[in-house]
Amino acid sequence: MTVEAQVDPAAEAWAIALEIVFSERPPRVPAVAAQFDVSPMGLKLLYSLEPGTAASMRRLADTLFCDASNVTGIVDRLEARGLIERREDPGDRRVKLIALTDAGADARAEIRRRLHEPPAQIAALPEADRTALRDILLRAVGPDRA
Amino acid sequence: MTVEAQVDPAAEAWAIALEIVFSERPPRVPAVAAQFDVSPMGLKLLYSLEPGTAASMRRLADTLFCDASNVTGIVDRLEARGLIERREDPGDRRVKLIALTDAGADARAEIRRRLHEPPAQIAALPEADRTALRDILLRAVGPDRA
DNA sequence: TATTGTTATACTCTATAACTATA
DNA sequence: TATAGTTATAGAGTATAACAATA
Repeated sequence: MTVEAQVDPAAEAWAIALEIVFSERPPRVPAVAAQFDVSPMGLKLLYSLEPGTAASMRRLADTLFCDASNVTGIVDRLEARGLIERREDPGDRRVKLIALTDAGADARAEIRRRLHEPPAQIAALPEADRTALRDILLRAVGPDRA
Repeated sequence: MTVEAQVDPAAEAWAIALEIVFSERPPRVPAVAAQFDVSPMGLKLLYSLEPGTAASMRRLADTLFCDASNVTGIVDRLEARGLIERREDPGDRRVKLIALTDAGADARAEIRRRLHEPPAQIAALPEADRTALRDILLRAVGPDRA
């Protein structure tokens, strides 16, 4: 798979990043999902949900960009695995709040560690390039997201 | 979604890149797949198959990292859409070679353009950062992949 | 009336295993 | 015997629509 010349250096950069992602064997996200015996969407939910916080099903549907009816099934399976729990919202009895269990928080930490592992090509870059890459991406998301 | 401090700057960089990908609304790959009315795997097949070349079903299964039985269905649907065609391999009558049609090559070019579009946070970086990002990633994949 | 979450349903995608045809 | 591709089948994931409870 080769990358065509691009006018915008950012497009060329993103093309190379995609090539790196597509070249991983096995593909990262399905592999980590299988490792923890959760679906890709279940993995994204665990990845996103912060320990010590709780989110409504509706908000999870927005985060996962999927239909609310689907969140029921995703949460059902993660709850059956003991990774999350449903709680009542004292302020609105329609709402169910989802929170990580202790086991879920442990799983989340390991999931994040695995997904943050840079691919071999990135990890092999010299120190100067790796720090420059980090600094550029930090500027891209802004100082508040660091 | 915040990013924890990482020891390795490359891991920190990859975490931010993942945050950028996860923050895209709608998620890029499903959105582009829907735009062309193909499955995510069909999209990856079109993305990968180079115009003027042909690949066996077996090789496509390796590229897509899925079971060979699944390739039959993926190829069936893309063929029905007129984007690819099955050809016979003169050297081995068991093998079927898959190649892009003209329409498929057009779709591929547009698919690649759409998938290579950098996310807003990357596109908004100053010129110096965008070229530095490209140069670092070019070094990561090596001069032969440019 | 509108919203949250659930259920019922149908459709797509996927892997496993068995099969055919070639090698 | 082994390999390429297909078919049969079942399981998992998804969206749409209809529903109950609550606001």
